[in-house]
Amino acid sequence: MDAVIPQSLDDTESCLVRNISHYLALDTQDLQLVESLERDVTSRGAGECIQAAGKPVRSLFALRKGWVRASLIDADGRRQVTRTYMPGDVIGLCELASPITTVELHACEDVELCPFPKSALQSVLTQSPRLAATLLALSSRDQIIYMDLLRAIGCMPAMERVMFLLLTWLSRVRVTNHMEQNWFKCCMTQSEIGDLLGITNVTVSKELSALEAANFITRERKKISLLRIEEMSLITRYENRYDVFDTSWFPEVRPAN
Amino acid sequence: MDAVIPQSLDDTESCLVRNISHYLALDTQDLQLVESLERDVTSRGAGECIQAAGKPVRSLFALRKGWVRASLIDADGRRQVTRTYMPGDVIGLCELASPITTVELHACEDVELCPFPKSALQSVLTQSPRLAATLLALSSRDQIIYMDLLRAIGCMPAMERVMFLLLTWLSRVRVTNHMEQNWFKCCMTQSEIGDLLGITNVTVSKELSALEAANFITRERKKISLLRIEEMSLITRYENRYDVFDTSWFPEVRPAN
DNA sequence: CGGTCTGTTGACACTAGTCAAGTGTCGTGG
DNA sequence: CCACGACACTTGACTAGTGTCAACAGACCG
Repeated sequence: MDAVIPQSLDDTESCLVRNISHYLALDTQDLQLVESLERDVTSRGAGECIQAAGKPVRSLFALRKGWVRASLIDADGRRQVTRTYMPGDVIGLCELASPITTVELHACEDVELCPFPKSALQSVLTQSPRLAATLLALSSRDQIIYMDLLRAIGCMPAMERVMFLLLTWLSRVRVTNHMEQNWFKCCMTQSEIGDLLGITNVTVSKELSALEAANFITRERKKISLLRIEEMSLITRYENRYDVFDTSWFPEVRPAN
Repeated sequence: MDAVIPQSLDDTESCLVRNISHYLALDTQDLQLVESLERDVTSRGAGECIQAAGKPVRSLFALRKGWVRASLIDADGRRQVTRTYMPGDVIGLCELASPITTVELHACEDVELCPFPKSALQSVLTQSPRLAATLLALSSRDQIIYMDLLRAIGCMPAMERVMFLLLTWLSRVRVTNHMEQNWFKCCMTQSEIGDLLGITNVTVSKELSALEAANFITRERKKISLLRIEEMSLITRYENRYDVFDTSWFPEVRPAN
């Protein structure tokens, strides 16, 4: 099953469940397993550090509300933002193989997240092969997302990088909101965007202004609207990684065990 | 268990087993499962295409011999090499969530690889939670590797990028060879290295010559030796991702099932 | 031995970085 | 309600690191 399985689910339920259900039907036992990961909730204010790098403390998070950014920091202050997480994402699949934290996490705005220990994955792995496959698939898609960013930074001039990022954010926002909006609220400063795209804040400012002048986008406050999505997708050869999810290789539902 | 578990294993056995055993003790049943993934072997000559992008054909590979490179290709010829694989690596964990291939794979030299279908993962997921955890951990480390490359391309000037790549390759070669050698045979052309680091072949040539002139490296034919590893690691803030592997959260060995 | 591919080197162009001054926005407190 | 300060963003002038182009040298293969 490559296609998206759209489902209208109760808004009050777990954000992680909603995200996974977007791609996969969950049975009762799986539902309980996923929900058990979201038992605890903590919140952080805009700009707060959620996780520092190099610390042994180890928790994964399910993101419930707000944007989170992940970054690698150099001793001499150079910073590479590697990722933005949005509601429904599992934060920390990249940390599983490492005994200490490798990335820093910051709240881009007021956020709510559900921490759970690495060891909570044990019950998932032993009790639900399908959820284990889902985790593998999520981690797999994360890899593709990093590769897309690599292509942007490695191959594109500044303006295309900015276009690429706008398209990426819009695609991701549409997954959460289940609607075909053409705008989103940008929660990152231009300096942070620059650190994500390998350019400076000055260049980000100039390119955004140029995109606005060329009628590719409009801006008001933090809201960015994309006016010519098709055209921008062609220019950057953008591929939406969120609209397909191959589950054909997943184990059967509830094998005898 | 963070530490590497060095083990001297029979050279004739599965390369994948050897790689995994580097980090994790496998019981008989797990061994058989892993070995079953390496039942088939195919070989490709230097430069041959192993997998094209955008095709529905779907196989993962265990790499047995030689280097393989993965790349994303633009319609207009721009190319981003995203990864080099070396013997013992599982190729294709990034493709699990996608119904069609996203990256191209090429043999950097004569290679041997063991293809297995995605569906072969079903038995791993249902029969061995520990191996499932291992796959997750491998995918997790892959993510870190992409992030490191992102940091290199996004934050470093050309010379540091080259240093970073040399250190990365050396670390990886040392895993396979179980020895503290300070050199490796470079199987990629300078154009390919450029496409990996987001610079041109001309710049790669100039930076390598400069590194040699500054006595950081020596070159003879395809062999590159690193003379001042510590110094280069400091300059690039290099972290070896191959010498730790956190298995503390793995499920117990052979749970009753 | 000749053709092809890879790597080297220099001249020049250009994108994006750096620096700096100025404007706009937001939150706080008087 | 307004004044102030902090921070984000804008804009221009100048600089510098890489890219581009091109000619050439060296390695490899048939």
